Amino acid sequence: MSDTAPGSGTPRARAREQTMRDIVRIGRVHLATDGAAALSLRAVARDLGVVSSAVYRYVGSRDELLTLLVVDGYDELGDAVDAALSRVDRADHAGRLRAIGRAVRTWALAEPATYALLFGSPVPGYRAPAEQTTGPGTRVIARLVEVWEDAWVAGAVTVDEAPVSPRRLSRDLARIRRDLGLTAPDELVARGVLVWAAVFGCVSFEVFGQYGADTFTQPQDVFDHHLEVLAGTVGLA
Amino acid sequence: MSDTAPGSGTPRARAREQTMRDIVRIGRVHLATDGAAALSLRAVARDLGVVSSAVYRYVGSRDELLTLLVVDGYDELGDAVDAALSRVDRADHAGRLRAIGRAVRTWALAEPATYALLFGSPVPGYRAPAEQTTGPGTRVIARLVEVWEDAWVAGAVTVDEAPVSPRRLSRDLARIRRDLGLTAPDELVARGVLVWAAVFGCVSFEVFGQYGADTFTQPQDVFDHHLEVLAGTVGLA
DNA sequence: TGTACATCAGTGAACGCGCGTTCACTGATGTAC
DNA sequence: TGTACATCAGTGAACGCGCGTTCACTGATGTAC
Repeated sequence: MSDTAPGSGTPRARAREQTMRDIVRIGRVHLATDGAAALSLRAVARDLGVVSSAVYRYVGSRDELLTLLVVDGYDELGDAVDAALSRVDRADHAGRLRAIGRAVRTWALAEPATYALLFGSPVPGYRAPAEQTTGPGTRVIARLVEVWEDAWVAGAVTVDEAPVSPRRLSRDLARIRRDLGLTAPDELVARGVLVWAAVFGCVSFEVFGQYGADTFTQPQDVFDHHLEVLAGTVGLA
Repeated sequence: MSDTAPGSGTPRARAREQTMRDIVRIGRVHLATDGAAALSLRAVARDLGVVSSAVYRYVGSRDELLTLLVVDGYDELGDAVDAALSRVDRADHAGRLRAIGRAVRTWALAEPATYALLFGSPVPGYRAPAEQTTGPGTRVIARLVEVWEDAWVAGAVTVDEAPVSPRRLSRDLARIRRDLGLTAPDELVARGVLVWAAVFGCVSFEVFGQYGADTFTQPQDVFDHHLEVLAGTVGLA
């Protein structure tokens, strides 16, 4: 008997896991240079030092490699957000919102190609399989919702605006609140969705180069300002 | 002498213009089915009913075709926004903001592939030439800025927040105000940038499918709600 | 501990495909006298 | 109005390239007795 779990700790299994990690790592490099649409199993095989057909031992198809990269990206982003949150007191709601926003931005700027895969144009002809990507893909919004809900429960949030008007929207929001077990009111949930979209909108503008190259000398300052305003939008003064 | 301008109205010149329009039209179809990265001059030639080398009489390279599509897209979006604005009184600032936002969203949902080309992931290996794309590419933000400035001049806007803090950001904002000839204060300009990014963030989330498929039964309602909140963000109650 | 068998990683050749771009060319359309 | 020449659209062949995926195979590593 070995000192590791049977099957998963055997040399062959460990070599396999290492190769899988190498494939994902190399895939990310190609994502950065060639983009998702041009991601090529043959190129990955070349960099792996292996004949092209050999990667089919590890990855069933090009689309499957894309899925691996999507999941890997969502998880890395989720980890970055979690790490940032671990350094902020749970009662500091505005601080937690700031931490999430900054972590997303920092990660996106460090990994623009993976960010583009997750939040940019859809890859033509590719549909991410929901079973594998939904979990990792909802980690950030889950953390954001946690912030609003915490703040609401703590009475630290004020939403004194008129309630959300269209009935169909209210019905959707009611379902969302039920599914997520939220006590925060409709208006707060709706504004939370806006803040979520707005944060990623700001990050996308910056990562994708929508601001002119010389418009802002210190984009971090712009983003921080926007985060403050967005915190106010959701009632966190 | 002919009844049209010499050179540009001659049958051959008109045929050439028609072919150019056909190329752009066909290019947009391929953009929608295959994506920008896979956009192929050969495929366009095929649909044009012409041998592949023939398109080089009209378009110097694949990248040049991409540029044509970028300019065409920005112009179509700009026209859509202008058309929407023409139906709203210039003094109705909140209404004009709403009109811009809705026009952007409507156009983006109708032309998701072109929207993705303009506001999604950058196309690997392609840089849009600034001389040709900057003009059309700034039409929407120019109209948004017009709304804030109009509202400010009319005294219809209240920005009672603390002024923008970091000095470098203030310097950038001062330059922007000077370049655009604005009298609106820093805080309003900064919030305007946020609203701009947020509107496109909301549209991108919807067009790129970041909201789950069944989360909102009536996405238009969500967007309209967000627009109202954003109008408040910029002082337009 | 040793042997027989099963599993698995990786090879190399092949399939059919599409791509951007160049080049010498033909024939039709336009223009200058 | 007629003719000679220039311009231009489109052809067809060719260049060298990369792609995803399948398949029969070799040889090494693991496992059961």
